[in-house]
Amino acid sequence: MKTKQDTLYVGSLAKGLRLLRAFDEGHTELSLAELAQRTGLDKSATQRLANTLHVEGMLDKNSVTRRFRPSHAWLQMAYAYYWSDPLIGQAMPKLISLSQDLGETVNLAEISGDHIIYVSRLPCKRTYFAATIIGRRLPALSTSAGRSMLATFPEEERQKAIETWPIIPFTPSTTLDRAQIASSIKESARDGYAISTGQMILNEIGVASPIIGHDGRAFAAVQCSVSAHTWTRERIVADILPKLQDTANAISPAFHAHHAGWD
Amino acid sequence: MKTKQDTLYVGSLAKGLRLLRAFDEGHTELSLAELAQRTGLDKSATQRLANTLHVEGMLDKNSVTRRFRPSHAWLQMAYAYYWSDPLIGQAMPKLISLSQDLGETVNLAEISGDHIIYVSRLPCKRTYFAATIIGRRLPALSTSAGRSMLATFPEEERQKAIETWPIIPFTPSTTLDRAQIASSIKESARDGYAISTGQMILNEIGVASPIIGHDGRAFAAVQCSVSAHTWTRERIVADILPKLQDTANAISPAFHAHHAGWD
DNA sequence: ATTATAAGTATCATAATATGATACGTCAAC
DNA sequence: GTTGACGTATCATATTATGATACTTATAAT
Repeated sequence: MKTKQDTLYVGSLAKGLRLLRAFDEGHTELSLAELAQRTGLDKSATQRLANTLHVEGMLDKNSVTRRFRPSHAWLQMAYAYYWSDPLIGQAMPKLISLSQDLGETVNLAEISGDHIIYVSRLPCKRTYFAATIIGRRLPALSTSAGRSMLATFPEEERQKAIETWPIIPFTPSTTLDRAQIASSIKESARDGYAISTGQMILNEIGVASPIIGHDGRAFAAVQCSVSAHTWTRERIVADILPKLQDTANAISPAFHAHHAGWD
Repeated sequence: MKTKQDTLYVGSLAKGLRLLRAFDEGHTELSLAELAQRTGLDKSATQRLANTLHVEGMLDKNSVTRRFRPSHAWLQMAYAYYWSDPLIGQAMPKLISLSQDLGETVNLAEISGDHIIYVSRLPCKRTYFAATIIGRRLPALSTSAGRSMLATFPEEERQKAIETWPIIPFTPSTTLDRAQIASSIKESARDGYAISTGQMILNEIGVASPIIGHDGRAFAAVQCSVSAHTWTRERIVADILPKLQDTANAISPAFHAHHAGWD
């Protein structure tokens, strides 16, 4: 087995991380054999690595079924993340106010490669489970948050993203036509916000307003998800959007100092 | 250097995890040197491990300051955790209803060794930052959630916990006297809920109602934090507690099937 | 009941891989 | 201009991870 860049790359650590990544929404509890299969590591390696992760408190082990599960340590990592991300501390109180004010679900999303990731979620209504938990990554092109951010990027970069970033048909109404997405983003660049309908789940409307960094590029967005059964595009623009934008604009200025050089 | 249990323990992986754990609320961004210092690993090892974590996307690196930060992957781990914990899916919609109903901050806490950990938080009011984010661990004896859970434990075990579990004076009014805590827990065992005041932060009152597992032991609690400026103990018991208990009781039954053998 | 299959656990000789000492480059402070 | 602190790169050595093998349980099939 060849190493990636030899001497300053520790293979065993990387393999251990493979085990951690084997757990996701479809794989919540894994046996040793499943773990081996999913990681492509052999039985012995899996055994040792899983045991190490267990001993170190990263994996819980059911003593009767012998299966592994993410431990509470996985939540502590989110805790550490929150402190390390300067945006969160700035945004949180404002997001709380906003969600109370609107009475609708408010999210904070950041750009993460060609995806967006929800870093904070304040659910106000019953929704599907995945919409209530943080850390969810979605293709940027299919989300209002992603489009609102992309709209602030330099023309060339934006073009490239629209052409190459991934799109996954989550619902029958997910927009697969990139030209259509391009025009949606163009609108967003003009208006300063983005609205999307039924991209991730049917009858869901998302509105997003970008949070702009020191260089004029958005790196995050405040987003609001509402039901198409109770809201129309017009009422969203009239009732939700102004407050949403106020919030996003109130967060942005704090970052003309911060931020620089993070990849 | 001796190994912990030799052949099924991978030292390099454990060391890598040490690096991850070096990040916390007081250490949000670490240089190579700081990382080495905090982990006790030498310069070379730190270099290699940090580089591996960077390459594998677990650490972001600021190309100008050369410092490391937790990456978005840390949030994805929370995402995976949420799916794997069967409690969350059951509890989330009920917690949302409760927080909307009460208009006050609602938390879901689980027992984690001698601490409690907040696994879900629905902030409704502005509070201090740490109270808004998940993954926070607090000494069980000093929290309403911890006490309400402990109250459901068998006498002997409860006794032992009260004598040995850690207490940290977070505020001047944190109860340090274990006898006092014992009587608080005794009350809780009688009443089925726990109230604490000013344990973690001044002028904060916490109420908690336990979520009981198949064996009669609580493993989680629904908790509500309110300000002592606007609430009295009496009004909490009258207005908040009933709904809190309803919620906790509605969640419990779902677990008389689940759960068994997890350490 | 008996056998077969699969999964978890434990051991061990081998060599591959992590180790940390060393040296070089860069930047800031003095 | 010198010093020191820090990040980076290289390399010979042996420590440490490897994976084949065998043992032990559990579950399913005959």
